[in-house]
Amino acid sequence: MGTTQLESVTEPKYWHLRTVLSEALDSEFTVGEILPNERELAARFGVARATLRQALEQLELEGRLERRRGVGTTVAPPRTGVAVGTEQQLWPGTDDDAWQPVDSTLAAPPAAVATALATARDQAVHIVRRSRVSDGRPVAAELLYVPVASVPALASEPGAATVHAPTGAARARAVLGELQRLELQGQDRAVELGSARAEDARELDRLPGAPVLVVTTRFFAEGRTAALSVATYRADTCRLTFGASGGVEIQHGPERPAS
Amino acid sequence: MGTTQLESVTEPKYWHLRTVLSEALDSEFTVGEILPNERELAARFGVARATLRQALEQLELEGRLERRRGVGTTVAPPRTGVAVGTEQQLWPGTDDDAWQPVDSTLAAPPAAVATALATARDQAVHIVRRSRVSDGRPVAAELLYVPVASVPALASEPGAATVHAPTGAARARAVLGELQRLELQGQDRAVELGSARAEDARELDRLPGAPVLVVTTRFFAEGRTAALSVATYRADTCRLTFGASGGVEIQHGPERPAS
DNA sequence: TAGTGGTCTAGACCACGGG
DNA sequence: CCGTGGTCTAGACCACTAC
Repeated sequence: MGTTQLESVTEPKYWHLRTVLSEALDSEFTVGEILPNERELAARFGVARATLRQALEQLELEGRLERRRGVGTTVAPPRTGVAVGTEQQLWPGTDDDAWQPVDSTLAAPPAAVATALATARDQAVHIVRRSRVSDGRPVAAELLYVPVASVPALASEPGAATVHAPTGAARARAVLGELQRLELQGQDRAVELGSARAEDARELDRLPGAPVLVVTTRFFAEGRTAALSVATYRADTCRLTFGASGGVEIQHGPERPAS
Repeated sequence: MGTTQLESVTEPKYWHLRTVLSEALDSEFTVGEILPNERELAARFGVARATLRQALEQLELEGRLERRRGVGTTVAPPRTGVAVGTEQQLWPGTDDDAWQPVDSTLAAPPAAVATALATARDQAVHIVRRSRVSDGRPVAAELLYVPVASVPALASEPGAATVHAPTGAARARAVLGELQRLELQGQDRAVELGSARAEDARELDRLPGAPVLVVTTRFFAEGRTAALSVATYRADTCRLTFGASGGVEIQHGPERPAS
């Protein structure tokens, strides 16, 4: 039978281009190789640059290409498998959980976070920033919101902690350390698509608005939400893996070429 | 200190537009309301339509807007929480797992799938199609690959099964039923960003290339990968939830407005 | 400074949905 | 049929990187 169906519908040019380029990438290019520049590619295919760019955008979204202003377009390596859901429920910061503490502040969280934590609107919480690196590249930025009630031992005044911890990273570690005193009763995770805010984009070495996978994790203890993590992963380079296996298989999972 | 930093860098017009529109959506519009058309909006903001569209694309990606050709642009409801990772490891098709069997064929799988299943290149496998509906809207399309070795009781000839099961859905159910005879030893999950193939796009009521969340699940039994599921979720409308809680909270999780 | 990708424009035409 | 969003064009200029 075959799903060939004879193209009764008009296929957009950029979509056809995407397919052609995708096949070319598979057969005629190697990882890291740089493509001809956009103006030349557009000319070669006889389309406007905007149209060519639409096709390139698709391929970048799919993790096939990497584009850098001032440099060029290169063939991207297969996506990195990034472990997210160690089935074993653990507090963030336990052992070496691939995250690197950056700093920590005490401030009022966004409204949506306050709601999730069931704290008062203007109640300040610890905001711990962490970053995650894989293969030498930054892959994720995290904001961890910890209500002061979850880490009562910490001095409320930032000054007190700062004395012993001049760098923000140490303060972040202090919050994470205190958190582990609580007994973790459970956690909850959600994944959705988002676009990188300016700050995250900078940290992830992308432009603002770049597609990201947002992983929201709620940590429960003492019968309430004791902490909330919002982690932002580069969607173009990451494949989030859950479960036991570290997850290195299936090169182009989503591509699944026509049967 | 405040991260205000005085805009030393030039902010793209479309990004600023996105922010302005986003705030307008929060304060001046209600879910389901239709926005002015693109030409008028562009004129109102004094930009070209292409620029305005760039902003709208961002907002659509974030699940704030829904655009339909021939109809208009409407304010989207908050994303639907879609449960994915019932911690309890179960075969697909168990009970009512929110998926609806569509049909089933016996054919050679894509190369990447054959690799993951460790079957020979041209070895045919059962390909079960299922779809998932939430709130009356299609949210996901799945292809489930089942090597014949995993369901030996099924006749290899499609004809035999067809006699008792004229509709494809029944054949799909037959494969799922046979699968449950195996003892499930474990499973493995990965989530990544992809773009909808033409076929998936049609089923999800989107255009080809629309952003989707691709969930790849491997089912292990008898010491090997006994089945492989590739599920394609609409990225604009879905929030994938893992863990015990069904997951209805945090309205605009990823948005987290500037602190 | 030269070359790259990123942004933006002003227009045209097309495909689709609903009266 | 009309109005909508989707596609496409041919240009211009900007921001960044590397030499």
